[in-house]
Amino acid sequence: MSIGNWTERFEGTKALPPEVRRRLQTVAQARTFAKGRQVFGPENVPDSLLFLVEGSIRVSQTSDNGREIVLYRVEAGESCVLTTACMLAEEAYNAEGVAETEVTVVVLPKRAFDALAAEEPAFRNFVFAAYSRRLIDLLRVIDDVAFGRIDVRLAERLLVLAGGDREIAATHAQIASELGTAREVVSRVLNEFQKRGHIAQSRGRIAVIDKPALRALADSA
Amino acid sequence: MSIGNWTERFEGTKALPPEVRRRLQTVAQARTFAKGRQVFGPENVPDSLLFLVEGSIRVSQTSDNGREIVLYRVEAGESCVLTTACMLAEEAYNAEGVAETEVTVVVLPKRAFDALAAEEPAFRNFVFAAYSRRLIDLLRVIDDVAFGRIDVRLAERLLVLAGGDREIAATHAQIASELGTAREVVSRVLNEFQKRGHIAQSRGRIAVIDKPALRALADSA
DNA sequence: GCCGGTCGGTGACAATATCACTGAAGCGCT
DNA sequence: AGCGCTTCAGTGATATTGTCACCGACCGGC
Repeated sequence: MSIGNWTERFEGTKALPPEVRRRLQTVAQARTFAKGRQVFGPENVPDSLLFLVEGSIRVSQTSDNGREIVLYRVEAGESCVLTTACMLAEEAYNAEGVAETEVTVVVLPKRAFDALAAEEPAFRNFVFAAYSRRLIDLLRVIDDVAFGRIDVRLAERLLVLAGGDREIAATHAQIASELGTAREVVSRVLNEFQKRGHIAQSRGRIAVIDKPALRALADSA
Repeated sequence: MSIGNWTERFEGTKALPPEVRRRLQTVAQARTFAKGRQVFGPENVPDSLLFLVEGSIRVSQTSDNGREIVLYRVEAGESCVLTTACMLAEEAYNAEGVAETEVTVVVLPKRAFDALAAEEPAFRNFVFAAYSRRLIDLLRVIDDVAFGRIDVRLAERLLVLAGGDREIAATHAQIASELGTAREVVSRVLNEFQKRGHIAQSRGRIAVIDKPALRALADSA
């Protein structure tokens, strides 16, 4: 697939002068990742800013004892600032980004990133806004984990995972790692949901039957 | 107190040309806050970047049901990017910064911030690094809250709060809001620590007796 | 001294996490 | 089809943490 004029797709680049964008197209490299592949991680820090052209990246953190929690998702048209953050701060971290679908990214080398940040206010704003959005996302995660009830969080997450569809293809264990909790907890709460008729389950898949009910539960926080 | 050449104090400004720094001194306004005053909050978003010249700011988040958790502290020489983050992202948030000591800040208006970010690579790096550090801080908070044991976290926090001293002036309720937990939990664990001889307590104050023991506990995660 | 507010202690109970184990479902193989 | 392997989900027991209700001790101002 040709990613041709990817600069069209980003708030931070589409307003740039044509000549700057042409330059970008030459310095930035496109890469693709198959579904399930790691896009970045502790052992695998890219040089600089990632632009996600196509697909979705799940960014999660793993604790020392192996439990995992999903921090946020990077969708097409967004950039992933966590990689640059980890590059700048030398501190240890253990976040990783995994391609949830087939993924196409554009990697902007640090030098080009610096130049662009210096010259183009629109680009600068884009980057700062991206940082800000992630900071806010993380605040939300903290609030949920520290103070949220697990059934409320699960209901909310089911709706997100379902999106417009009715079915979710995910194991209980995967959902548990979305929320940073244990599989057994998810199993028990899902059974509760099933008893109440909100969902139906089969191995590895969940059918959302009563979205309004889940929505009501999710909003009751 | 005169804050005179505050530009000396920050990594992002001390390397700037003298003439730029002189300009900064004229456009940036110094403000002081008494201990306990709110420096920023949901109702009180500053125009732009805050530089903390003197003192310490505790940044915390409050949940809908009134519980609180400390996200991190801004120390002298650092900047507080959360304010700019909140300014850029219109989303609702509920973080606030409270002066833990008497505090002197320099407020850099957005216009000057933009100009400086455009012209000075050193300043830009400083700002990006500040963002990165906070992102990493928040990752740590998430890890602790989601996966950490409360006794371990409390031991660690006691050591931080004690610093070089032996005594901590804080109520159980205050410590609970540091960790995002309930007062009763802190009371019980502190009593446990006392029984083991790690600390001694009196109303509103805690004496850290056996730092090595607490350190061992804190590191046993 | 008394009063009123803050601080800390406690027991009962609820919610969540952990552990150990079980059986069921799918999948490849012959 | 039948067999064995692996993954997935269900369950009870127990530990940890959070919630609720209440109480007495302490401390300040008067």
